[in-house]
Amino acid sequence: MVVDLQLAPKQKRSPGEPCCEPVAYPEIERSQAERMSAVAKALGDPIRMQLVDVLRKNAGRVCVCELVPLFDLSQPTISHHLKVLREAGIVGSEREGLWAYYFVHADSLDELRRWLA
Amino acid sequence: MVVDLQLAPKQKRSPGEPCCEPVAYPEIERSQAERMSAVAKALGDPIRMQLVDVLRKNAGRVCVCELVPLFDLSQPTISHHLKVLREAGIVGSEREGLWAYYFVHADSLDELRRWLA
DNA sequence: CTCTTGGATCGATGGTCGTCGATCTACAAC
DNA sequence: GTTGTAGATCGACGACCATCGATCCAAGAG
Repeated sequence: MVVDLQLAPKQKRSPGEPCCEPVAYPEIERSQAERMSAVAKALGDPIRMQLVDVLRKNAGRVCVCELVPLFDLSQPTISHHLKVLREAGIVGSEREGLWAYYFVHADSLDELRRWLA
Repeated sequence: MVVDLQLAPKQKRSPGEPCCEPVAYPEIERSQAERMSAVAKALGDPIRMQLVDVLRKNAGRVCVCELVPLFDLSQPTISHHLKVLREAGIVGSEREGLWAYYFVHADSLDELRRWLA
């Protein structure tokens, strides 16, 4: 992912014939694409998708100890997926004694939602 | 991704104290999570995000020869990204003589959009 | 026919990802 | 103190991914 994402058209039509109408893009902002694709990437795993769904359906926060047994995966793996979601800004966590609780950051999905609408 | 995605809770609370209210999930359908995460995964790359955005903003179809010069990437790489989008069902393509045109499959994003809403 | 051009495909390469067992860190109970 | 437990982190392994140059395949043009 070390690519220079310049979006300016680089060359006009080749010598050939008109393949297309003189379509009129430049388009989306590159930084917006990067933010939204980062969120989409975090959601791009079925386990993480289900984790977010559980957290969303349980409006409050949910204890990790309730999350782990929902899947046929080891505890470190679930912890890893939660970390990915946390680093994407989709969820947040708070510790409380022995337990850790996760919750969805409500606004984290807004930009993607708007783009999809 | 060779994981058994059973969502039935596997064990009840451990001997300890109540960490959480007796929360009430099972949740989302596993097959739905797999479909939606597949779409999200395809969108989880900034190049593909921008490709879809261009195609969406240009309601009709767009020639590949217009797509390639928008990015600082080789033609095979763009072709690869378009293939990923095609296999995710997000875009379709039609050849016409020398040129190939891509367009967004309108309904492909519906399920994800609804889940996000 | 040959030449050229738009795109797809192939093969290789370096990087990233999902998974696990083992370990570590807090904290709570005894 | 010691023991037990919830969760995060580490290290390793195999699988997958983004990228490129080279090649291949059609289809027009001459």
